[in-house]
Amino acid sequence: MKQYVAKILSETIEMTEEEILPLLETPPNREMGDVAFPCFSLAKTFKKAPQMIAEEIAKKINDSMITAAPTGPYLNFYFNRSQFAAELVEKVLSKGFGFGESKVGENKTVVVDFSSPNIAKPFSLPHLRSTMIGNAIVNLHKALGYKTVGINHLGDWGTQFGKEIVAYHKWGNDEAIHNNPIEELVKIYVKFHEEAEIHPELEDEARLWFKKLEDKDEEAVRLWKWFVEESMKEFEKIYKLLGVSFDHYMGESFYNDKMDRVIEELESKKLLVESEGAQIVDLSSEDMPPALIKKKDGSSIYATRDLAAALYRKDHFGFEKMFYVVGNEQKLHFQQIFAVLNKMGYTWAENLTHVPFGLMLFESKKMSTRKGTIVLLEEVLQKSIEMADSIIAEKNPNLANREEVAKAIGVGSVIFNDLKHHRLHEVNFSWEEALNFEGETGPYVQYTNARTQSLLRKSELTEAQLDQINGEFLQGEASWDLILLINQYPDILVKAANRAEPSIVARYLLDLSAQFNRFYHQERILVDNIEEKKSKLGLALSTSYVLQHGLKILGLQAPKEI
RNA sequence: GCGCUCGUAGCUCAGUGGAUAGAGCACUGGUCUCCGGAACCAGGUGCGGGGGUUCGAUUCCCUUCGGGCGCACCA
Repeated sequence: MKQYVAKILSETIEMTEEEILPLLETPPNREMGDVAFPCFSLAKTFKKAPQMIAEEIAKKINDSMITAAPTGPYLNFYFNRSQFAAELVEKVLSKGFGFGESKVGENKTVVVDFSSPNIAKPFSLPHLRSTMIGNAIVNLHKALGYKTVGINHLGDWGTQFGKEIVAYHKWGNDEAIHNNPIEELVKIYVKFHEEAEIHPELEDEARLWFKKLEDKDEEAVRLWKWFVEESMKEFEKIYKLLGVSFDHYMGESFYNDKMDRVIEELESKKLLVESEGAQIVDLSSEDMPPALIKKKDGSSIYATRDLAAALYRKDHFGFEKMFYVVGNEQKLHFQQIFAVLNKMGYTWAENLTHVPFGLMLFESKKMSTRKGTIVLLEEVLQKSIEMADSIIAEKNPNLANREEVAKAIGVGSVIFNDLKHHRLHEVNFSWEEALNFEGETGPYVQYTNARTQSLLRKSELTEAQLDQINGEFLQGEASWDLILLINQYPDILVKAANRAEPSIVARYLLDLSAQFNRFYHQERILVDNIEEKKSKLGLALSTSYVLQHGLKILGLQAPKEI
């Protein structure tokens, strides 16, 4: 719409389309038109009051699609609703699920590093954030034509395994661990931290065991493998439930044999210096604390692995951009990594983006594995699914594939509840909110979509029969607002991808659902007049395409009946 | 102490240079012979405080107060 106005304007005033486009706005309400051109900035160059300018331009415009009306300092444009509505609905129906997608990313690869849970730790609620934000970023880029590579950078290496091994030797019980791996491993891990407060020498013992692990000590490697195996079984269950998959599982241990190369390179580039017995890269020129590369006992640290990972991925995937979906508390760490790569001479370091997100709190408090104050994601999902099931039992007891739908709704509710928040904000998890399926929720969007599908079923018309859309029937305020929203969808996807911000899509879907429901209540859709019915149904189906596409981007399912 | 981040309605949050700042929850009332009530409609003294830039600031800059996070051998 703005593009159209910019084109018309460029023909009447001495500005190019490119200059006009960013100035155009959407008026605060419908009476003021569909697109507005503020004349303040022209006042200076023309040495005239903006009101005058608006009036003068208005007189010069003559177009069939739009009419221009000066309103004070603004020049407001009104579109021919009938024509615009019919064109849009026809376009959406012909493109189907392709509406909103584009090819701007063609032949470009984007790597997304996300989820990355820690082995031997529970898949807790906070991991949902990285997992679903990352998944959405992958989907957004796919929709824009990019080739995407999703990588799960598992936390399967590091001193924590030294701690786990020590804890296992001291308090581990094989049988208990086999029966309930994660829970037992966490239990002894927590105990380790309690004991270490009184006996700090335990920390040294843990570091020693990690060193042994890096040196391929048989016992250490055996235990580590076992921990990884048991953890992965648990994680897979969760990913299956969430419907999330990865192109690669390449955890930290994957880079064990790729770190020497990094260290050698740092040495040859004279970036590595010794400090307090450790090897570091000085970053004082960047106003940052130094990056620790090698600990004084010679074992590696995560910065080294992240450097090796970045180099490996650049070599193997030749990415255009890479996103790290990792909590905001690691911001400094990524700035350091990027700075080191930059010092190494890799100019592509500027294409690496840390996508930080806020903490997830439970009842306003931080969750901690060590303190045992975590909420398991699986528990939350199960409760939500049960809730969905009991609501279906009440409202639609004869639903055919009830179990499947309850899962789609229950899981969707939890995912949506997370993704609707701006990612940098802290999210305060509360049972009351998570188990509420009304208002600004995933189920509300899913319900709205099911409603559009229900209309289609009741109409006994097939999609192919929805031709000859007549815009005359789509001119009511509710219809027009709905059309304007649908029209925005392609821009929404671009904006969300550019900002790596899934909440933009989530918010949009809520707006779209609310607007559809207004339309649904204000106008009767399944009317006797066949032409009117087809036109309105076409609008409903267009809405449905966008809702389903958007939900899929966020990682939610869109059942046709719920 | 230094750095980053967040302060918007009772609560949870959108909006981020422009025309009267919006949703949801909760609360109250209403819609309901009609396409699914997980719905719709109606009800509001709110941009932490103070400066500045601008024709115009919730939005940008400075400062102050308050919450959160980070600041090398954890990830």
